[in-house]
Amino acid sequence: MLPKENRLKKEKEFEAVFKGGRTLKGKSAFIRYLINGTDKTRIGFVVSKKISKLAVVRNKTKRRMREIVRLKKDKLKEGLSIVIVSLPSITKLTYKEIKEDLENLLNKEELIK
RNA sequence: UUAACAAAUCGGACAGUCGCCUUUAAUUAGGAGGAAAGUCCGAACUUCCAUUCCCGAUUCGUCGGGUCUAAAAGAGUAGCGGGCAAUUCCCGUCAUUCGCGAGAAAGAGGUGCGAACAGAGACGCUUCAAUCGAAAGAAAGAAGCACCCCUCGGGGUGAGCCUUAAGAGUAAUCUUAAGGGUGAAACGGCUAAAUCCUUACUUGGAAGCAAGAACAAAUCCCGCAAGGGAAAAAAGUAGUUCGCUCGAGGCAAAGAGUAAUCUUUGUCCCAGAUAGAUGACUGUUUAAAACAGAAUUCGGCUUACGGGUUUGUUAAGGUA
RNA sequence: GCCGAAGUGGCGGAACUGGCAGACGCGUAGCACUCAAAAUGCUAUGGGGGCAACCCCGUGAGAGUUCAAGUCUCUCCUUCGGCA
Repeated sequence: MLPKENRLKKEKEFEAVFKGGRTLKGKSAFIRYLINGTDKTRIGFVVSKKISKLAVVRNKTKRRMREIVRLKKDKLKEGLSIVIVSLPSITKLTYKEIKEDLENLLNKEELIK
Protein backbone atom coordinates (compact mmCIF):
# COMPACT_ATOMS: atom_id res chain seq x y z
CA MET A 1 0.00 0.00 0.00
CA LEU A 2 1.19 3.50 -0.79
CA PRO A 3 1.40 6.29 1.79
CA LYS A 4 -1.55 8.66 1.70
CA GLU A 5 0.40 11.55 0.21
CA ASN A 6 1.20 9.48 -2.89
CA ARG A 7 -2.39 8.50 -3.61
CA LEU A 8 -4.59 10.08 -6.23
CA LYS A 9 -8.00 10.63 -4.65
CA LYS A 10 -10.19 13.41 -5.95
CA GLU A 11 -12.67 12.98 -8.75
CA LYS A 12 -11.31 16.16 -10.35
CA GLU A 13 -7.73 14.91 -10.34
CA PHE A 14 -8.79 11.76 -12.17
CA GLU A 15 -10.72 13.82 -14.68
CA ALA A 16 -7.74 16.08 -15.30
CA VAL A 17 -5.47 13.12 -16.01
CA PHE A 18 -7.95 11.51 -18.38
CA LYS A 19 -8.53 14.79 -20.23
CA GLY A 20 -5.02 16.13 -20.53
CA GLY A 21 -2.73 13.19 -20.00
CA ARG A 22 -0.61 11.09 -22.33
CA THR A 23 -1.11 7.35 -22.72
CA LEU A 24 1.16 4.31 -22.56
CA LYS A 25 -0.28 0.86 -23.28
CA GLY A 26 0.81 -2.56 -22.05
CA LYS A 27 -0.59 -6.12 -21.91
CA SER A 28 -2.15 -5.99 -18.45
CA ALA A 29 -3.00 -2.28 -18.22
CA PHE A 30 -2.58 1.18 -19.67
CA ILE A 31 -1.22 4.29 -18.02
CA ARG A 32 -2.20 7.93 -18.37
CA TYR A 33 0.03 10.55 -16.79
CA LEU A 34 0.22 14.32 -16.37
CA ILE A 35 2.59 16.83 -14.76
CA ASN A 36 0.56 18.26 -11.88
CA GLY A 37 2.82 21.13 -10.78
CA THR A 38 3.39 19.95 -7.18
CA ASP A 39 6.44 18.15 -5.79
CA LYS A 40 4.57 14.92 -4.96
CA THR A 41 3.90 12.10 -7.38
CA ARG A 42 0.35 10.79 -7.05
CA ILE A 43 -0.89 7.49 -8.40
CA GLY A 44 -4.44 6.15 -8.77
CA PHE A 45 -5.68 2.69 -9.79
CA VAL A 46 -8.77 1.70 -11.71
CA VAL A 47 -10.19 -1.83 -11.66
CA SER A 48 -13.70 -1.85 -13.10
CA LYS A 49 -16.44 -4.41 -12.64
CA LYS A 50 -15.75 -5.55 -16.18
CA ILE A 51 -12.51 -7.10 -14.95
CA SER A 52 -14.39 -9.45 -12.66
CA LYS A 53 -17.75 -9.52 -10.87
CA LEU A 54 -16.11 -10.75 -7.69
CA ALA A 55 -14.85 -8.18 -5.21
CA VAL A 56 -12.14 -10.58 -4.07
CA VAL A 57 -10.58 -10.67 -7.53
CA ARG A 58 -10.73 -6.91 -7.98
CA ASN A 59 -9.16 -6.30 -4.57
CA LYS A 60 -6.41 -8.77 -5.32
CA THR A 61 -5.44 -7.19 -8.65
CA LYS A 62 -5.45 -3.72 -7.08
CA ARG A 63 -3.20 -4.86 -4.26
CA ARG A 64 -0.80 -6.52 -6.64
CA MET A 65 -0.50 -3.38 -8.76
CA ARG A 66 0.00 -1.23 -5.67
CA GLU A 67 2.75 -3.50 -4.43
CA ILE A 68 4.57 -3.33 -7.76
CA VAL A 69 4.32 0.46 -7.87
CA ARG A 70 5.37 0.79 -4.21
CA LEU A 71 8.64 -1.01 -4.86
CA LYS A 72 9.26 1.14 -7.95
CA LYS A 73 8.18 4.44 -6.41
CA ASP A 74 11.56 5.92 -5.51
CA LYS A 75 12.77 5.76 -9.09
CA LEU A 76 9.91 7.81 -10.49
CA LYS A 77 10.05 11.54 -11.20
CA GLU A 78 8.33 13.89 -8.76
CA GLY A 79 5.30 16.00 -9.59
CA LEU A 80 3.39 13.52 -11.73
CA SER A 81 -0.24 12.41 -11.66
CA ILE A 82 -0.55 8.85 -12.90
CA VAL A 83 -3.64 6.66 -13.40
CA ILE A 84 -3.20 2.97 -14.05
CA VAL A 85 -6.23 1.32 -15.65
CA SER A 86 -6.32 -2.45 -15.69
CA LEU A 87 -7.39 -4.45 -18.76
CA PRO A 88 -9.55 -7.62 -18.60
CA SER A 89 -6.61 -9.89 -19.48
CA ILE A 90 -4.93 -9.04 -16.16
CA THR A 91 -6.82 -11.76 -14.29
CA LYS A 92 -5.15 -14.48 -16.35
CA LEU A 93 -1.60 -13.25 -15.66
CA THR A 94 0.58 -14.23 -12.71
CA TYR A 95 2.11 -11.73 -10.32
CA LYS A 96 5.49 -11.94 -12.07
CA GLU A 97 4.01 -11.29 -15.51
CA ILE A 98 2.13 -8.23 -14.29
CA LYS A 99 5.26 -6.99 -12.57
CA GLU A 100 7.33 -7.27 -15.77
CA ASP A 101 4.66 -5.56 -17.83
CA LEU A 102 4.12 -2.63 -15.47
CA GLU A 103 7.83 -2.11 -14.93
CA ASN A 104 8.30 -1.88 -18.69
CA LEU A 105 5.71 0.86 -18.85
CA LEU A 106 7.13 2.79 -15.90
CA ASN A 107 10.68 2.62 -17.26
CA LYS A 108 9.92 5.10 -20.06
CA GLU A 109 12.15 8.17 -20.14
CA GLU A 110 9.41 10.66 -19.33
CA LEU A 111 8.65 9.00 -15.99
CA ILE A 112 12.05 7.86 -14.72
CA LYS A 113 14.34 10.24 -12.84
C1' U B 1 -17.85 -54.01 9.80
C1' U B 2 -20.79 -51.91 5.89
C1' A B 3 -24.68 -48.66 4.40
C1' A B 4 -27.63 -44.78 6.03
C1' C B 5 -30.13 -40.73 9.00
C1' A B 6 -29.88 -36.35 12.20
C1' A B 7 -27.04 -32.69 14.59
C1' A B 8 -22.71 -29.87 16.14
C1' U B 9 -17.99 -27.86 14.68
C1' C B 10 -13.19 -26.23 12.14
C1' G B 11 -12.64 -22.69 7.78
C1' G B 12 -4.68 -23.46 8.22
C1' A B 13 -0.58 -22.81 11.91
C1' C B 14 4.32 -20.95 13.34
C1' A B 15 8.75 -17.77 12.30
C1' G B 16 11.17 -13.69 9.58
C1' U B 17 11.70 -9.05 6.16
C1' C B 18 9.26 -4.83 3.64
C1' G B 19 4.41 -1.92 3.53
C1' C B 20 -1.05 -0.14 4.79
C1' C B 21 -5.62 1.30 8.37
C1' U B 22 -7.24 2.43 13.49
C1' U B 23 -5.03 3.30 18.14
C1' U B 24 -1.03 4.55 21.74
C1' A B 25 3.57 8.37 25.34
C1' A B 26 5.73 4.10 22.62
C1' U B 27 6.16 -1.17 16.31
C1' U B 28 2.12 -0.19 22.22
C1' A B 29 -2.36 -2.90 20.98
C1' G B 30 -5.81 -4.53 17.36
C1' G B 31 -7.10 -5.34 12.06
C1' A B 32 -12.73 -9.37 7.15
C1' G B 33 -16.74 -14.16 6.99
C1' G B 34 -19.41 -18.68 7.96
C1' A B 35 -21.49 -17.30 4.60
C1' A B 36 -18.88 -10.63 5.08
C1' A B 37 -22.82 -12.77 -0.64
C1' G B 38 -28.16 -12.69 -2.56
C1' U B 39 -31.04 -8.29 -0.70
C1' C B 40 -35.79 -12.63 0.20
C1' C B 41 -38.18 -11.47 5.25
C1' G B 42 -38.05 -8.93 10.17
C1' A B 43 -36.41 -5.23 13.83
C1' A B 44 -33.51 -1.06 15.83
C1' C B 45 -32.33 3.98 14.44
C1' U B 46 -33.27 8.74 11.57
C1' U B 47 -36.28 12.14 8.64
C1' C B 48 -41.01 13.21 6.48
C1' C B 49 -46.52 12.58 6.65
C1' A B 50 -51.01 11.61 9.47
C1' U B 51 -53.27 11.39 14.42
C1' U B 52 -54.01 12.51 20.10
C1' C B 53 -53.11 15.89 23.85
C1' C B 54 -50.28 20.13 25.94
C1' C B 55 -47.70 24.95 25.53
C1' G B 56 -46.74 29.45 22.78
C1' A B 57 -47.84 32.79 18.70
C1' U B 58 -51.99 34.48 15.63
C1' U B 59 -54.23 38.69 10.52
C1' C B 60 -58.68 33.35 14.04
C1' G B 61 -57.41 30.94 8.23
C1' U B 62 -53.59 28.63 10.75
C1' C B 63 -48.23 28.45 12.21
C1' G B 64 -44.09 26.83 15.60
C1' G B 65 -42.32 23.54 19.63
C1' G B 66 -43.08 19.19 22.56
C1' U B 67 -45.75 14.62 23.32
C1' C B 68 -48.76 10.33 22.10
C1' U B 69 -50.24 6.30 18.66
C1' A B 70 -57.11 6.33 20.52
C1' A B 71 -60.69 5.26 16.53
C1' A B 72 -61.40 4.50 11.38
C1' A B 73 -59.17 3.22 6.94
C1' G B 74 -55.21 0.42 5.34
C1' A B 75 -51.68 -3.59 6.25
C1' G B 76 -50.35 -8.39 8.35
C1' U B 77 -51.19 -13.54 10.40
C1' A B 78 -54.32 -18.47 9.65
C1' G B 79 -54.04 -26.87 12.16
C1' C B 80 -52.91 -26.23 17.72
C1' G B 81 -49.60 -24.51 21.78
C1' G B 82 -45.11 -21.97 23.02
C1' G B 83 -40.49 -18.68 22.01
C1' C B 84 -38.65 -13.89 20.26
C1' A B 85 -37.67 -6.79 19.81
C1' A B 86 -40.09 -8.83 15.43
C1' U B 87 -40.98 -12.15 11.21
C1' U B 88 -42.83 -15.68 5.81
C1' C B 89 -38.14 -17.35 11.50
C1' C B 90 -37.33 -21.09 15.69
C1' C B 91 -39.16 -25.13 19.16
C1' G B 92 -42.84 -28.65 20.52
C1' U B 93 -47.22 -31.07 19.08
C1' C B 94 -51.39 -32.90 15.84
C1' A B 95 -53.47 -35.00 11.38
C1' U B 96 -51.62 -36.36 6.24
C1' U B 97 -47.94 -38.40 2.67
C1' C B 98 -43.11 -40.94 1.79
C1' G B 99 -39.26 -44.39 3.79
C1' C B 100 -37.89 -51.55 6.40
C1' G B 101 -36.06 -47.90 9.92
C1' A B 102 -33.35 -43.74 12.25
C1' G B 103 -36.15 -39.88 9.93
C1' A B 104 -38.03 -36.51 5.88
C1' A B 105 -41.71 -33.41 3.41
C1' A B 106 -45.55 -30.26 3.54
C1' G B 107 -50.21 -27.66 6.36
C1' A B 108 -54.66 -20.72 4.26
C1' G B 109 -60.59 -19.96 9.85
C1' G B 110 -65.78 -19.22 7.55
C1' U B 111 -69.03 -18.01 3.38
C1' G B 112 -69.86 -16.87 -1.63
C1' C B 113 -68.71 -15.38 -6.97
C1' G B 114 -65.90 -17.59 -10.70
C1' A B 115 -64.05 -22.24 -12.48
C1' A B 116 -61.73 -23.15 -19.89
C1' C B 117 -61.71 -28.10 -22.67
C1' A B 118 -63.41 -33.09 -22.19
C1' G B 119 -67.19 -35.68 -19.38
C1' A B 120 -73.84 -38.31 -17.61
C1' G B 121 -71.89 -35.81 -13.45
C1' A B 122 -66.96 -30.68 -11.03
C1' C B 123 -70.55 -30.69 -5.20
C1' G B 124 -76.60 -27.19 -2.74
C1' C B 125 -81.15 -29.71 -4.61
C1' U B 126 -83.98 -31.92 -8.46
C1' U B 127 -84.07 -34.11 -13.13
C1' C B 128 -81.42 -36.69 -16.80
C1' A B 129 -77.61 -40.25 -17.90
C1' A B 130 -75.27 -45.09 -16.82
C1' U B 131 -68.91 -43.42 -21.46
C1' C B 132 -65.48 -46.33 -25.25
C1' G B 133 -63.03 -51.28 -25.40
C1' A B 134 -63.18 -58.70 -25.84
C1' A B 135 -59.37 -57.39 -22.46
C1' A B 136 -54.90 -54.89 -20.84
C1' G B 137 -56.63 -50.37 -20.74
C1' A B 138 -58.38 -45.44 -22.83
C1' A B 139 -60.69 -40.57 -21.94
C1' A B 140 -60.95 -37.18 -17.04
C1' G B 141 -58.32 -33.14 -11.90
C1' A B 142 -62.71 -37.34 -10.13
C1' A B 143 -65.17 -42.81 -13.10
C1' G B 144 -67.45 -44.42 -7.34
C1' C B 145 -63.99 -49.09 -0.98
C1' A B 146 -62.34 -54.32 0.41
C1' C B 147 -63.37 -59.48 1.38
C1' C B 148 -66.64 -63.86 1.61
C1' C B 149 -71.06 -66.74 0.01
C1' C B 150 -74.33 -68.63 -3.36
C1' U B 151 -79.62 -69.72 -6.70
C1' C B 152 -76.05 -64.00 -10.66
C1' G B 153 -79.39 -61.41 -8.43
C1' G B 154 -78.99 -60.67 -3.92
C1' G B 155 -77.01 -61.62 1.07
C1' G B 156 -73.19 -61.26 4.94
C1' U B 157 -68.73 -59.17 7.36
C1' G B 158 -65.37 -55.23 7.80
C1' A B 159 -63.55 -50.34 6.65
C1' G B 160 -65.22 -45.43 5.94
C1' C B 161 -69.12 -41.74 7.62
C1' C B 162 -72.66 -39.42 11.36
C1' U B 163 -74.59 -38.82 16.55
C1' U B 164 -74.05 -39.40 21.80
C1' A B 165 -71.28 -40.61 26.19
C1' A B 166 -66.78 -41.51 29.04
C1' G B 167 -61.51 -40.84 29.45
C1' A B 168 -56.52 -38.29 28.08
C1' G B 169 -54.62 -33.38 26.63
C1' U B 170 -53.68 -26.01 27.78
C1' A B 171 -55.33 -27.01 22.69
C1' A B 172 -55.40 -29.02 17.71
C1' U B 173 -56.68 -33.88 18.41
C1' C B 174 -56.61 -38.94 20.09
C1' U B 175 -58.63 -43.54 22.53
C1' U B 176 -62.77 -46.54 24.07
C1' A B 177 -67.98 -47.72 24.23
C1' A B 178 -73.05 -47.46 22.52
C1' G B 179 -76.39 -46.17 18.72
C1' G B 180 -77.63 -44.67 13.68
C1' G B 181 -78.44 -44.52 8.70
C1' U B 182 -75.65 -46.13 4.29
C1' G B 183 -73.61 -50.39 -1.15
C1' A B 184 -76.95 -45.77 -6.46
C1' A B 185 -76.72 -41.97 -3.63
C1' A B 186 -75.65 -41.52 2.70
C1' C B 187 -70.58 -40.32 3.28
C1' G B 188 -65.92 -39.41 1.22
C1' G B 189 -63.06 -37.75 -2.92
C1' C B 190 -61.02 -30.71 -6.89
C1' U B 191 -60.62 -25.69 -5.91
C1' A B 192 -54.53 -21.67 -6.24
C1' A B 193 -49.56 -17.90 -2.05
C1' A B 194 -54.92 -14.36 -7.69
C1' U B 195 -60.18 -11.53 -6.61
C1' C B 196 -64.58 -10.09 -3.32
C1' C B 197 -67.12 -10.50 1.46
C1' U B 198 -66.44 -12.07 6.43
C1' U B 199 -64.39 -14.13 11.54
C1' A B 200 -60.50 -14.09 15.27
C1' C B 201 -55.97 -11.95 16.70
C1' U B 202 -51.94 -8.26 15.75
C1' U B 203 -50.67 -3.33 13.96
C1' G B 204 -50.09 4.50 12.89
C1' G B 205 -48.00 5.11 7.47
C1' A B 206 -43.81 6.05 4.00
C1' A B 207 -38.79 6.35 2.81
C1' G B 208 -34.03 4.87 3.80
C1' C B 209 -27.12 5.92 6.95
C1' A B 210 -26.19 8.23 -0.49
C1' A B 211 -31.35 8.21 6.20
C1' G B 212 -30.11 12.36 8.80
C1' A B 213 -27.53 16.21 12.31
C1' A B 214 -23.80 20.06 13.32
C1' C B 215 -19.94 23.43 11.77
C1' A B 216 -18.75 25.94 7.40
C1' A B 217 -15.08 28.57 3.19
C1' A B 218 -13.02 30.77 -1.41
C1' U B 219 -15.28 33.57 -5.07
C1' C B 220 -19.30 36.91 -5.70
C1' C B 221 -22.70 40.88 -3.94
C1' C B 222 -23.79 45.36 -0.48
C1' G B 223 -20.79 48.92 2.33
C1' C B 224 -15.62 54.33 2.61
C1' A B 225 -14.86 50.85 6.58
C1' A B 226 -16.06 47.72 10.71
C1' G B 227 -19.13 44.37 9.08
C1' G B 228 -23.28 42.10 6.65
C1' G B 229 -25.62 38.19 3.03
C1' A B 230 -33.93 37.23 4.64
C1' A B 231 -33.25 43.36 -0.97
C1' A B 232 -31.39 39.84 -5.11
C1' A B 233 -27.93 36.08 -6.48
C1' A B 234 -23.31 32.85 -5.17
C1' A B 235 -24.18 29.15 -0.73
C1' G B 236 -26.10 26.66 4.00
C1' U B 237 -22.73 25.06 -1.73
C1' A B 238 -17.34 22.96 -1.77
C1' G B 239 -15.34 20.89 2.42
C1' U B 240 -14.95 19.05 7.58
C1' U B 241 -16.96 16.55 11.85
C1' C B 242 -20.73 13.53 13.95
C1' G B 243 -24.07 9.40 12.76
C1' C B 244 -19.85 4.83 13.23
C1' U B 245 -19.57 0.86 16.58
C1' C B 246 -20.48 -1.42 24.01
C1' G B 247 -24.11 -4.36 21.20
C1' A B 248 -31.65 -7.54 21.56
C1' G B 249 -22.59 -8.26 22.27
C1' G B 250 -19.11 -12.62 23.09
C1' C B 251 -17.31 -16.44 26.66
C1' A B 252 -17.98 -19.40 31.27
C1' A B 253 -20.90 -21.26 35.33
C1' A B 254 -25.55 -22.05 37.91
C1' G B 255 -30.85 -22.30 37.61
C1' A B 256 -36.11 -22.77 34.92
C1' G B 257 -38.08 -25.45 30.64
C1' U B 258 -39.24 -31.77 26.66
C1' A B 259 -37.20 -27.87 23.52
C1' A B 260 -36.78 -23.10 21.12
C1' U B 261 -35.50 -19.78 24.78
C1' C B 262 -35.18 -17.11 29.32
C1' U B 263 -33.07 -15.52 34.26
C1' U B 264 -28.88 -14.62 37.54
C1' U B 265 -23.64 -14.16 38.53
C1' G B 266 -18.69 -13.62 36.86
C1' U B 267 -15.53 -12.13 33.03
C1' C B 268 -13.83 -9.87 28.18
C1' C B 269 -13.65 -5.36 24.68
C1' C B 270 -13.13 -8.10 19.48
C1' A B 271 -12.32 -3.82 12.07
C1' G B 272 -14.38 1.03 11.62
C1' A B 273 -12.05 2.51 6.14
C1' U B 274 -13.99 6.90 2.73
C1' A B 275 -10.34 6.22 -4.74
C1' G B 276 -11.95 2.95 0.45
C1' A B 277 -6.90 -0.41 5.28
C1' U B 278 -5.35 -7.39 5.83
C1' G B 279 -0.78 -7.30 0.85
C1' A B 280 4.16 -9.06 -1.32
C1' C B 281 8.23 -12.37 -0.58
C1' U B 282 10.99 -16.44 2.13
C1' G B 283 11.28 -20.94 5.32
C1' U B 284 8.97 -25.22 8.12
C1' U B 285 4.63 -28.35 8.55
C1' U B 286 3.38 -34.57 3.13
C1' A B 287 0.18 -30.38 0.35
C1' A B 288 -1.64 -24.96 1.88
C1' A B 289 -5.41 -25.26 -2.12
C1' A B 290 -12.78 -24.53 -1.41
C1' C B 291 -16.58 -20.67 -1.61
C1' A B 292 -15.28 -16.02 -1.13
C1' G B 293 -13.75 -9.34 1.07
C1' A B 294 -16.73 -5.58 6.38
C1' A B 295 -19.28 -0.16 4.43
C1' U B 296 -25.49 2.03 9.81
C1' U B 297 -26.26 -2.16 13.17
C1' C B 298 -28.55 -6.63 14.65
C1' G B 299 -32.06 -11.40 14.14
C1' G B 300 -33.55 -14.93 10.41
C1' C B 301 -33.98 -17.34 5.56
C1' U B 302 -31.64 -18.73 1.00
C1' U B 303 -27.59 -19.73 -2.18
C1' A B 304 -21.92 -21.07 -2.86
C1' C B 305 -18.09 -24.22 -0.54
C1' G B 306 -11.92 -28.23 -1.10
C1' G B 307 -10.83 -31.02 2.95
C1' G B 308 -11.70 -32.69 7.77
C1' U B 309 -13.33 -33.60 13.18
C1' U B 310 -16.98 -34.97 16.99
C1' U B 311 -21.70 -36.79 18.98
C1' G B 312 -26.28 -39.46 18.79
C1' U B 313 -29.42 -42.87 16.20
C1' U B 314 -31.20 -46.74 12.51
C1' A B 315 -30.87 -51.11 9.20
C1' A B 316 -28.20 -55.44 7.59
C1' G B 317 -24.28 -58.81 8.47
C1' G B 318 -20.29 -60.95 11.58
C1' U B 319 -17.87 -62.36 16.33
C1' A B 320 -18.18 -63.41 21.66
C1' G C 1 -23.54 0.72 -0.25
C1' C C 2 -29.03 1.34 -0.28
C1' C C 3 -33.52 1.20 -3.31
C1' G C 4 -36.10 -0.25 -7.74
C1' A C 5 -37.40 -2.20 -12.91
C1' A C 6 -37.08 -5.64 -16.91
C1' G C 7 -36.12 -10.58 -19.57
C1' U C 8 -41.79 -13.77 -24.78
C1' G C 9 -40.13 -16.00 -32.57
C1' G C 10 -34.65 -13.31 -36.58
C1' C C 11 -36.20 -7.92 -34.44
C1' G C 12 -39.87 -4.63 -32.04
C1' G C 13 -44.06 -5.78 -29.18
C1' A C 14 -49.27 -8.02 -27.41
C1' A C 15 -51.50 -11.77 -24.30
C1' C C 16 -57.20 -8.14 -19.02
C1' U C 17 -58.85 -11.36 -12.87
C1' G C 18 -54.42 -18.23 -14.05
C1' G C 19 -58.05 -21.26 -18.98
C1' C C 20 -56.02 -22.69 -27.09
C1' A C 21 -48.87 -18.56 -26.15
C1' G C 22 -47.05 -15.69 -29.95
C1' A C 23 -52.14 -10.80 -31.63
C1' C C 24 -50.20 -6.61 -34.44
C1' G C 25 -45.97 -4.47 -37.02
C1' C C 26 -41.06 -5.18 -39.31
C1' G C 27 -38.00 -8.75 -41.61
C1' U C 28 -37.24 -13.39 -44.49
C1' A C 29 -38.90 -17.18 -48.18
C1' G C 30 -42.31 -18.71 -52.15
C1' C C 31 -46.12 -17.49 -55.79
C1' A C 32 -48.88 -13.76 -58.73
C1' C C 33 -48.45 -9.05 -61.50
C1' U C 34 -43.77 -7.12 -64.88
C1' C C 35 -39.47 -7.49 -70.51
C1' A C 36 -36.94 -6.93 -65.47
C1' A C 37 -37.24 -4.67 -60.73
C1' A C 38 -39.81 -1.68 -57.07
C1' A C 39 -44.55 -1.12 -55.07
C1' U C 40 -48.93 -4.08 -54.32
C1' G C 41 -51.70 -8.72 -53.40
C1' C C 42 -51.88 -13.91 -51.63
C1' U C 43 -49.43 -17.87 -48.82
C1' A C 44 -45.81 -19.61 -45.35
C1' U C 45 -42.54 -18.52 -41.19
C1' G C 46 -40.09 -21.55 -32.92
C1' G C 47 -37.96 -26.87 -32.47
C1' G C 48 -38.57 -32.36 -32.73
C1' G C 49 -41.36 -36.99 -34.13
C1' G C 50 -45.10 -39.18 -37.54
C1' C C 51 -47.42 -41.34 -44.37
C1' A C 52 -51.36 -38.90 -41.87
C1' A C 53 -54.84 -37.76 -37.99
C1' C C 54 -52.05 -35.98 -34.44
C1' C C 55 -48.36 -36.10 -30.38
C1' C C 56 -44.17 -34.08 -27.49
C1' C C 57 -40.97 -29.85 -26.06
C1' G C 58 -40.80 -24.48 -26.01
C1' U C 59 -42.06 -17.29 -22.44
C1' G C 60 -33.68 -16.14 -19.14
C1' A C 61 -32.54 -21.12 -15.81
C1' G C 62 -34.35 -24.47 -11.89
C1' A C 63 -37.99 -25.85 -8.15
C1' G C 64 -43.06 -25.22 -5.81
C1' U C 65 -48.63 -24.21 -5.51
C1' U C 66 -52.76 -25.62 -8.90
C1' C C 67 -56.77 -30.03 -12.64
C1' A C 68 -54.19 -26.09 -15.45
C1' A C 69 -48.65 -21.03 -14.77
C1' G C 70 -45.90 -16.14 -19.72
C1' U C 71 -49.20 -14.77 -15.42
C1' C C 72 -48.93 -16.66 -8.34
C1' U C 73 -44.53 -18.15 -4.69
C1' C C 74 -39.19 -19.28 -3.86
C1' U C 75 -33.97 -19.72 -5.54
C1' C C 76 -30.30 -18.60 -9.25
C1' C C 77 -28.55 -15.86 -13.91
C1' U C 78 -28.32 -11.56 -17.11
C1' U C 79 -29.40 -6.44 -18.35
C1' C C 80 -30.92 -1.46 -17.07
C1' G C 81 -32.21 2.73 -13.88
C1' G C 82 -32.47 6.11 -9.33
C1' C C 83 -30.15 8.10 -4.74
C1' A C 84 -24.33 12.13 -2.37
